[in-house]
Amino acid sequence: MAEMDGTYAYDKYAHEPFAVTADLAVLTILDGVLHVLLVERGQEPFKGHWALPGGFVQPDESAETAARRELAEETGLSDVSGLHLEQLRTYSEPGRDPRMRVVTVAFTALLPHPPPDSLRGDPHLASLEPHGGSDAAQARWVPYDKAGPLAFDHDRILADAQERVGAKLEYTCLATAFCPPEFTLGELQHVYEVVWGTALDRPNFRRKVLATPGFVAPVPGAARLTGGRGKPAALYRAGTATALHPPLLRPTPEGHPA
Amino acid sequence: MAEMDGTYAYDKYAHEPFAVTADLAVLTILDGVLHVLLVERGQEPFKGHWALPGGFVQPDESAETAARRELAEETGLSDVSGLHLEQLRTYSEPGRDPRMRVVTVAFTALLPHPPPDSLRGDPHLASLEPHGGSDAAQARWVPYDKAGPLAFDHDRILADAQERVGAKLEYTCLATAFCPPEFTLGELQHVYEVVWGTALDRPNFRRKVLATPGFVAPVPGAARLTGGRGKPAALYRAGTATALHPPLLRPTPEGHPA
DNA sequence: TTCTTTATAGTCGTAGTGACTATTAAGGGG
DNA sequence: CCCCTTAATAGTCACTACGACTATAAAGAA
Repeated sequence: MAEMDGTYAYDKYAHEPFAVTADLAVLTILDGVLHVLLVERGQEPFKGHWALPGGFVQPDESAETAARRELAEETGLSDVSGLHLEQLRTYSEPGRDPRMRVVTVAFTALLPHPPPDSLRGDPHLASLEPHGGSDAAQARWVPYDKAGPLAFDHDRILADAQERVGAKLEYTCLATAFCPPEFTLGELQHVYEVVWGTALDRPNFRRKVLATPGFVAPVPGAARLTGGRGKPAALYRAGTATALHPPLLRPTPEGHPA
Repeated sequence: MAEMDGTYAYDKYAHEPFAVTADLAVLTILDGVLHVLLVERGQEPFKGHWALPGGFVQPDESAETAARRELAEETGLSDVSGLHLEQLRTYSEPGRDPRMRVVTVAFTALLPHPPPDSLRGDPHLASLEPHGGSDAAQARWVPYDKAGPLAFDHDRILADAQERVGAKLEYTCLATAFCPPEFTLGELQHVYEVVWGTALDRPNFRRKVLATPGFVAPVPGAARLTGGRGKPAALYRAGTATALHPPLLRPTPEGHPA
């Protein structure tokens, strides 16, 4: 390990130091479409380009703590503690930032579409105020498909995040993290369809979800009436289970045997 | 993202710099038991303790490049380019290293048990020479279960690595990375049994592997004779497939419904 | 009303798998 | 040399899970 390299012990700054940042791919479903939270850069390099939110890891915090703090700062959400935040991977290629050596620990966060009241802030984040010092930046929800070329290697980070989330939907109960506290099975299915980009058979999806103990729990005596156009759907809450055994595999577009 | 923080742009060293290391959990199967490659620390802190191999990421290399280089240096293996190396996760909690702020990108590597000739070096790495400057260190294969308390937070990294590998065996063809170029289905099954710590039904395992196109490919006209005590087994090579659809789920120890 | 929309209920056939029981082909011990 | 052990391979059977359906229920819209 690093600590065994004698060079370091003798000269703490014999090695060029790295800047470490925590960047976030914050995903949500807005108007039935997968959206990602982006900020517009207010200074060079990539001034005027859109990028993933994030920021420096401070000396006294872990990358995850930094990610959570940056998320709260840049989105205006007040209660970020209950959010599902997951480390994606770390990007360390030289040259990622033209100015200096930056190592980025990327995280993925999932937000319910209509943010519940517990997460205060603009419900749709239509116009987020820039928050920081000399930077003039705006933050905005952007449809995943239209998240054009981003600054740095953020296109790749975003693609990795989407792929990871899609994969995790298969074998975890993560989909409920996209849903408000109470949701219908149709909404839950929509999460899968939007992230995977494929349609699912509704009765089969329903059967699978209900057959998985702890995936969802019915809300005691409620049905959703006024909103929908069809038959009112039963409301559910997220259950206690986290894993999905056996997994809910996405339909195989290519000729997979299964 | 980090680059948007005005503070940094005005004073490059306004933030305390981080040291970045790449550490490795190198796993293999030796004598039918899961082993991990450890090095003994030759200096404080944790002098005399065992730790995962690793080292500093140099200014001109990525964490993965550094991991590969360190692996080659510390194990004496010459051809490390074909090795399966996968980023595990990044550990960034303050206080991981009592001396300074160190962010570690951890990797997992899988090695075939009898290292093929293409990977030169001591076949069993029984006595690796320490390689670096002022450090007196030895490297050794240690059974996973006996990899006692390690230096720093390496116990957790190692546990994470084992868990990750176990999970990946379920839905990838990764198990062949533990096997020499030509192997029997019994050896492949043993990989699963050792990593998962459970016994598998041999006919069922065989059926599953052979039914998955591209998992393994038979060696043209060979059977292994002299070695085993029973009926000679057919030899296979790793196939071209990487994913396992549907997955090969480990037996559910607790009351999973599946 | 009738049509449309969505939720829910249920059916049927099949792939995949867990739990088995043979059978084959080697080596080792008497 | 025969028999026992060991391990690979072949095959069976039942049950689960799932894909592809059809049918019914309950709302709003035309």
